[in-house]
Amino acid sequence: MALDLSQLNPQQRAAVLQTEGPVLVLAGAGSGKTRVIAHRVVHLLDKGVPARSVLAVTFTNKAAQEMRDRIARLAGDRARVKGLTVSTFHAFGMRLLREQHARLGLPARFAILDAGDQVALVKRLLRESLQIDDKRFDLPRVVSLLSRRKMGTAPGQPGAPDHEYELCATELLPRYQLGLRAMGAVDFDDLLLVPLKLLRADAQLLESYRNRHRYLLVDEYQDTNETQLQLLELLAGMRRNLCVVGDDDQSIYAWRGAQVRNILQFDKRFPGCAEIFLEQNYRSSANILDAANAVIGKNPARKAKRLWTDRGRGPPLRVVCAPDDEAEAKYVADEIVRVSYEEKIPPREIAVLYRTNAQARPFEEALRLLGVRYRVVGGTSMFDRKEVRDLLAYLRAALNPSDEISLLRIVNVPARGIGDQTVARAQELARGRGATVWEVFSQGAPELSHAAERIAQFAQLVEKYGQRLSGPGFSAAARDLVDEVGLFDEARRSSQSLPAQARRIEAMESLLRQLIDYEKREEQRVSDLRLSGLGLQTSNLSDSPADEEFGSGLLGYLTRLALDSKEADGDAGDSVTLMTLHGAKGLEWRCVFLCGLEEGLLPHSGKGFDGETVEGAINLEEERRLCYVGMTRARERLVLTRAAQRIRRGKAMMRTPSRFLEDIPAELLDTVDLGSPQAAPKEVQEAKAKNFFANMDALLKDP
DNA sequence: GAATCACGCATTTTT
DNA sequence: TGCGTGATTC
Repeated sequence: MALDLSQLNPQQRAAVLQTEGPVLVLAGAGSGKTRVIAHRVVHLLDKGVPARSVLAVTFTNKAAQEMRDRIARLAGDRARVKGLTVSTFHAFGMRLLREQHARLGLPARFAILDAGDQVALVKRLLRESLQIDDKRFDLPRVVSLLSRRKMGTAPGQPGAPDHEYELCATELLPRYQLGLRAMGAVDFDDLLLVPLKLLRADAQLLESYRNRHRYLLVDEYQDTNETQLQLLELLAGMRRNLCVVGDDDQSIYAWRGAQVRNILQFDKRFPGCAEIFLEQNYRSSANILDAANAVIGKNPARKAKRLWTDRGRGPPLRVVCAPDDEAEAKYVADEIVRVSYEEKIPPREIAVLYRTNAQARPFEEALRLLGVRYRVVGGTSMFDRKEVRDLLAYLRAALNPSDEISLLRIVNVPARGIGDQTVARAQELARGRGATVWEVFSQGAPELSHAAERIAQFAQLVEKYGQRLSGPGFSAAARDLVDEVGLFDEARRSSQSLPAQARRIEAMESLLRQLIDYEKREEQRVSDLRLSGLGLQTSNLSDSPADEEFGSGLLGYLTRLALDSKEADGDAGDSVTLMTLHGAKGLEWRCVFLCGLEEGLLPHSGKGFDGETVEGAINLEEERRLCYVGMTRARERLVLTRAAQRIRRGKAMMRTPSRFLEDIPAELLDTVDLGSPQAAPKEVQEAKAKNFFANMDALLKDP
């Protein structure tokens, strides 16, 4: 019954056994981090720590779910892990807010604004409250500035080149906060900030949280921001039972407020902490590790780790220079076919990684041409599409009409004769009456003359579906809504091309399917619970965060969606993965293609990427870490590619090789230059020739 | 108030 | 390349 720790290496074991006081575990890539965390939690349980005293925090819901699974599997007995809290920072904050909503003046079911909603709100405030043309500002940038202000990490700097943005943020911030309040909503930052404030202000509440969560565990600690650090400090209190696990070399979210210094200076904040290095790597071949070490070794401020492995050297890394981006993609696609035939590496064990989503396209085309199954992860997700956002806005507005962002988004979609003028007048009226826009809509307003009738109809529609969507059968109701409102017709009408039309309809269909799926699974969970209540073993060993956390029904779905935009990545069978380097953190494949190793791209140079990188304009250290993360995803084969020339907006631009390539010792590399024909593999030469003649033909036919 | 067309724009990473 | 936005016209 006792946990078997003999399978762990000495450092891993130390990380498991050091249960008291602050502990910093520096877990290099592939060093068995998740394993250690799971063992540590189960070890705590073995020692008699009640499950409900353990709080483990992650950044993503996926990571939380994985951790739950690992712990449950290791603990073996489901009853033992009952009461354990494994949650994201944001979900944790949300739970606290739910508990305390009344004293904060928040409705019990407050809305959570996602990035798109934030932009919409800022846009509205700019126009209506400040009378500023919203085109003058890059709205996402304004939103991120507001976020930094809220977090207290961006003091206004007069005289800075973006002074107008600073001014804008200063004017906007109080109005933005009021706007949130008025809607009974919070944004992502509030999910952390408000709990922090509350715990600071209420000693009793703080005490109860400290008593409940006696053992704290944080994964991916290098990604924490200032607020999260303060929250952890507060919760840890004098007990200081805080174990953080992370890797400063994999800190790639500084642009989002993460502070590497949290992990670098952990010992300053928590003096006397234990520091444990996990450096044995169980993932990659020695060649890959040596190369990755060489790249990351150039970073000045870091907790120097030297990953090692007792596995073999493996094949050398390949560095490929293609004449242009198309050839790069073609080479990668050819290699994928070859590797899956000759080395029997299945597509699911192969990944193509790149810096920016825009790079995905050529790879998609090349793979499609060869009939290779692939899936593109990330990029503009289905939930960023206009029509899906419209549909979601319908659902949200119906459930909660005081969600003004959603309500106003759909009030005239599809066009139903309630234009900007009418909406503006309704808002005016609302302000005059001291009421909300929804109240004006639903109570009727003769002042709105000819539009009054239309508005009454719209309000009726919202009310009707508000009823139907808030109970069981909501997925069917959503479909009816789409039909009744005519969203499909709208998509058909407003698309200029047939494929665009198909994409829009498909996107909405897929959301509807997800809803059906979700409702089914929820029914399943409910009956599972009933079974387990009768003492029957159920299929699912680990509980997913249950309804009490997110709410049930459609509201639960929408809440989950707000906190986890990449719901179900639908594991589409055996296919090659295409994703950005950011998306790849925490994953691994037998064979990895790391593409676009060029100055301006990796390291990325921000605007334009026109070759020469302006030092200081980018965070070179973070770009280096990004490269390191990419390299360490590979188990057996790592191929680094670049293009000598890239077509961008119709113009060809010469590219220089990434400085990171220079840092890798030549003896680890096998260099291929597709630009010089002698060096190119025969198949590639033939393909290039074919491509050349095809282009000639096209030119001759259509001069 | 709605539909159509044309222009012009901008492309990093997202819990 | 595609998209969104704006001006124009009905």
